[in-house]
Amino acid sequence: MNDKTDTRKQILDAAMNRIVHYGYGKTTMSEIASDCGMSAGNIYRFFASKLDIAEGMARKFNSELYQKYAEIARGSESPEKRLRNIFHYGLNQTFDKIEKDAKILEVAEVLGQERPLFFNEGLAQERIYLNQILEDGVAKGTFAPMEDPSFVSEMIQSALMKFRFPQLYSMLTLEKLERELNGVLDIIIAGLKHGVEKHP
Amino acid sequence: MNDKTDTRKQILDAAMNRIVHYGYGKTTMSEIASDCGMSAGNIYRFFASKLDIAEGMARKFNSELYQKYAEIARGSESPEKRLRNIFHYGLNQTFDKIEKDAKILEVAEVLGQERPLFFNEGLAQERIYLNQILEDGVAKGTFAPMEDPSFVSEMIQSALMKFRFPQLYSMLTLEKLERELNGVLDIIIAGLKHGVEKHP
DNA sequence: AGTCTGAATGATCAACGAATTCTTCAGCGC
DNA sequence: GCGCTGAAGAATTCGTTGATCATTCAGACT
Repeated sequence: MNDKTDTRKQILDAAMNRIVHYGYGKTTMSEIASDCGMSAGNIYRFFASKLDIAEGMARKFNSELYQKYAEIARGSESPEKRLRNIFHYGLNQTFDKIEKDAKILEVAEVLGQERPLFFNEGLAQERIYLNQILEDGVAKGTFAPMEDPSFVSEMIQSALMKFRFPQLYSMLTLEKLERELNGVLDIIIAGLKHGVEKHP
Repeated sequence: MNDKTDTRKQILDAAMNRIVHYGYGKTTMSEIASDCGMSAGNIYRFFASKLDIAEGMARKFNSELYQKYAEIARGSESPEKRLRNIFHYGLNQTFDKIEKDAKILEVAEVLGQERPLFFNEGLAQERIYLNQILEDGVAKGTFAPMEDPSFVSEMIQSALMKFRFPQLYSMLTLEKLERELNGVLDIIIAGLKHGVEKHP
């Protein structure tokens, strides 16, 4: 079983190396296979399709992100700070990744197109950490009590959507983006601190 | 001069009729011209390019929107309500337009691609009305004083970006969208009421 | 002179066969 | 039996070619 996992990892690594250099479309299964010293057909014993390799790449990136999110969420900083840190960390990671390997954008595009649900999965995972922070903030008295922290997390994600899609912000510098992210977070945190009245 | 304006309007109307039915790509300059009883070449005395016809369509849509925004902004409702109304009105108008003439999305896509600055123009215009409402709200004491209302307007636009691009929400119902818009507005308005502390 | 046309031009697009690529699977070697 | 290959099949992309279209402009018409 460990053998199988290793091979999977090997394929994923080989694929990543090619894809960050040549792009998803220009990388063929045969090339990945020969990099791994195997036949193209054999890849299909580890990945159901080429798309699943792309998804595997994204999943790896996300799981590293979530690990850090978990760390931030249960950290000792103020809830406000933790909220900021999560979104700043995500923005920075994404921005750096794209700056370093521009071709990775193609993977994001293909996944957004062909696996629209995958994206929601990530949002749901992120919401777990946001919920933790919100609930902790309420318990500590930093944030005003709220009816449904899960819904508030969703609204926060909605308000910060702009900072999630490189296609939406690719023409801006990281500096400008972070300033803008802080501006929106200022408003959100002010709202959370003093209590959100539901629209009648 | 009025003659020239009339012909322009005639061309724009003919173009709109064709484009909402067949789409931007499938509508040819010759078709528009023959609908107007003129040659294709003659259109170029009124529009510099086909893209400018698309821009003309969008500009017409926007100017109707802005007229309503101005009306809302200087209305007698509470600043909070006026803020909500502007974004709800914009969302509804856009949603209805797309539901009625799905082909109009192609125009939006082409413009976003080929005339990226045009969008900013619209945002800047909208911000004028947002500024009015914010300043009025501060004057009336509904909103806490703020250092730079213009920057706050920008941040509000940023937080509500998701509700501006049909491509981002096309799979959601109007009902769900409005509920979500209200949820984000709840947070924003809470923040505005109680004062936004700038991130250190 | 000022308007407009329609042909000319270059760019873009559609069609379609060829080539490449993804995916499957019968069978080979262990 | 298990793991893998490499060829076959299906799907997609590619490249070419012909057609269509946006755009220009010389000249006709008023």
